[in-house]
Amino acid sequence: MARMGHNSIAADQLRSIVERVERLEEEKAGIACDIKDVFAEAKGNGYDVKTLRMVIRLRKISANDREEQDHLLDTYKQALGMIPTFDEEEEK
Amino acid sequence: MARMGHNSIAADQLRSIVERVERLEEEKAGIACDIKDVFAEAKGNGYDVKTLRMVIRLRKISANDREEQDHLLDTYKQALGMIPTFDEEEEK
Amino acid sequence: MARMGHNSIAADQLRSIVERVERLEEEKAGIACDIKDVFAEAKGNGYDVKTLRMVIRLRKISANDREEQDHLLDTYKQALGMIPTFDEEEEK
Amino acid sequence: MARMGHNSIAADQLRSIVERVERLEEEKAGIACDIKDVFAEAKGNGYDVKTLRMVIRLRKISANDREEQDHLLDTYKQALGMIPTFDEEEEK
DNA sequence: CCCTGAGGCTTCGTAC
DNA sequence: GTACGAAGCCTCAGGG
Repeated sequence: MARMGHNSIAADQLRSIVERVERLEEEKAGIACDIKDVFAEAKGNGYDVKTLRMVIRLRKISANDREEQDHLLDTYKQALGMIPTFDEEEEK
Repeated sequence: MARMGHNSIAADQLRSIVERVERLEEEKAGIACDIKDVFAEAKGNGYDVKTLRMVIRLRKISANDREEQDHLLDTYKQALGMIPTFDEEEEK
Repeated sequence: MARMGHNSIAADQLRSIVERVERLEEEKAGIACDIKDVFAEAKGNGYDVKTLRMVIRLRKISANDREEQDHLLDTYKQALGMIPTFDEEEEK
Repeated sequence: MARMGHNSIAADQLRSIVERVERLEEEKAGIACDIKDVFAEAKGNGYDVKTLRMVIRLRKISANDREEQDHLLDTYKQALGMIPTFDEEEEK
C-alpha cells in the first residue's frame, strides 16, 4: 500500500506536469488567436496586414539591437570598472 | 488641437494596433517561458523531458485526429449532396 | 584555359544547380497545366469540376489518414519504450 | 442493359479522369522531391540554400518582367499596326 | 550543428 | 471580377 501511495503521488505529479503544460499551451494558442483577431480588425480598417507585420518585426529587431547595445555597453563598463550602482541608474 | 485631424487619428489607430500586437506577443513569449519552467522543474524531479514532450504530443495528436475524422465526415456529406446522377446530367 | 581554375568550376557548379532547379520547376508548372487541362476536358464532358476536386481530395485525405495512423502507432511504440517505470526511477 | 452500358462508360470516364489527375499530382510531388534533393546536394557542397532560393526567385522575377516588357511591346506594336510576321521574327 | 515543428507568405479556389 | 478563405511551400527559431 505504501508503494501504491508512492506511485499515486508520482502519478499525480506527472498528471500535474502534463496538465499544467497543456493549460499553458491552450493559453498560448488563445493569445495567437487574439493576435490574429487584431490583424483581422486592422485589415477591416483598411490596413495592409503584411506591412503591419513587417513594421512590428522591424521594431522588434530594433529593440533587440538596443538590448545588444546596452549589453555591449555594460560589458565595456565592467571591463573599465565603471559598473554603475542602481542609485546611479536612478539618477538618469 | 482640432487641426490635428484625420492623420493623428489614423496614427493613433496604427499605434494602437501595433502596441496591442506587441503586448500580446510579449504575453505569448511569457507563457512559452512558463512552459519551459515547468519542464525544467519536472527535470529537477527526475522526469525525462523528451518523454514528457512526447506524451503531451501524443495526447494532442489524438485530439486532432478526432477533429479530422469529424471534418472528413462533413466533407463526405457535402460531396454526397453535390454529386449529380448521370440521369440528371442527361436531362440538360 | 588551365588558369580558369577553381572559380570557374564553382561557377559551373552554381550554374548547374540553378538550372537544374529551374528546369524542374518548369516541369512542375507543366504538370500543373496538364492537371488543369484534364479538368477542362472533364468539364467539357459535363462533369462538375468542383465535385471532381472534392472526390480526389477525399481519396487523398483517406490515404493520408491511413499513413498518419501508422505514424501515430510508431510514435506510441517509441514513447512506450522510453517511459521509465517508477521503480526504475527509484533505483537511481 | 443499354443503360448499364452507358453508365459503365461514364464510370470508366470518371475513373479515368480521377486517376489521370492523381497520377499527375504524384508526378508533381515527385518533382518537388527532386528539387528538394538538388538543394540538399547543394547544401552538402557548401552552398547556402536560402541564398540559392533567392537567386532563383530573382531570376524568375526578371524573366517575368521581361515577358511583361515583351507583352507591352507587342501591345504597342499592335496599336501601331506593326505586328511582325513570323518570317520577320526569324530574321532577328 | 542538424532537425523538427511552429509561423508567415503565396497562390489557388470559391462565393458574392 | 473582386475579395475572402483555405492549402501548400518556405522560413526561421528552439531543442536534441
